[in-house]
Amino acid sequence: MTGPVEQAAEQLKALGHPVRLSILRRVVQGPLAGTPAGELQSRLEIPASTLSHHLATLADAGLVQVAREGTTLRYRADFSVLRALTEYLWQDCCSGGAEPQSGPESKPSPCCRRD
Amino acid sequence: MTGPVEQAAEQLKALGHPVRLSILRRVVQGPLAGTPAGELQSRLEIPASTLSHHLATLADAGLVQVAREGTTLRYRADFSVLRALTEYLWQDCCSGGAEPQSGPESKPSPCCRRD
DNA sequence: ATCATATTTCGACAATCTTAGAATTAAGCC
DNA sequence: GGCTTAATTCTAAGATTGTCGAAATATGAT
Repeated sequence: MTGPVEQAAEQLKALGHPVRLSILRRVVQGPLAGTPAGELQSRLEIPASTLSHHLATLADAGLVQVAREGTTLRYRADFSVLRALTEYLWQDCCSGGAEPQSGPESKPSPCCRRD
Repeated sequence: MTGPVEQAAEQLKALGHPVRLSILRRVVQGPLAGTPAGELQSRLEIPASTLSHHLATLADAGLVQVAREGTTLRYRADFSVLRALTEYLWQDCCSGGAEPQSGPESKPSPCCRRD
């Protein structure tokens, strides 16, 4: 019974750690086929077990997917999930330029504007 | 000495809790002048002390600001921070819509399109 | 089958988070 | 001052998270 809020919260929580955010950045910028865990480890210079734990957190949240290729595991970003999360955040928490809610004064869309 | 990654991680972490995400949604959709803590409490139906703690977390992350008005405290969203965070997430973790995957459909960027 | 490599899982510990009742501060009013 | 309302801070407990060495698993090669 996890609604959209719970799901978004879980994904945001997964991103809410500097190491995991760094991992995701590397994975996102890496090849579409995925980045080997070992490469992430050597780049980020953290123990393999710690990295694995964080990767599992990201995978559990659905932000990354994993595929085996020989002895290595390649992690790749799930862009559709990331996009959906960003869109949700945008729509729901930045008002996305959407409906002004009940209230005397409601300036529309304070967020999207870059002025 | 917190870099951009650490700052984004802190903000994402603050959002990574269903109650806090719900709080922010209400605040965002509420009046620009801010929503009284008491109103949030009655709507979300959580103890005042718990709410206050979560509000402090959001405020510490810079996502909301607070101003006193008589005996009530009004919390309002800091849209510039929210916008910066969303944009960071979009740019850094969703590749900013670049590198369209060799997939079937590539939706138009869901967030603040810069095209 | 043995070995080497890549990575995860186990186990344990400290640190942080979440929750909420009780006590406290802050502001306005009589 | 005393009283009421609004909200925070204090305090404490239980739960979760973060870390990483050690052990285990998986794959491929000799």
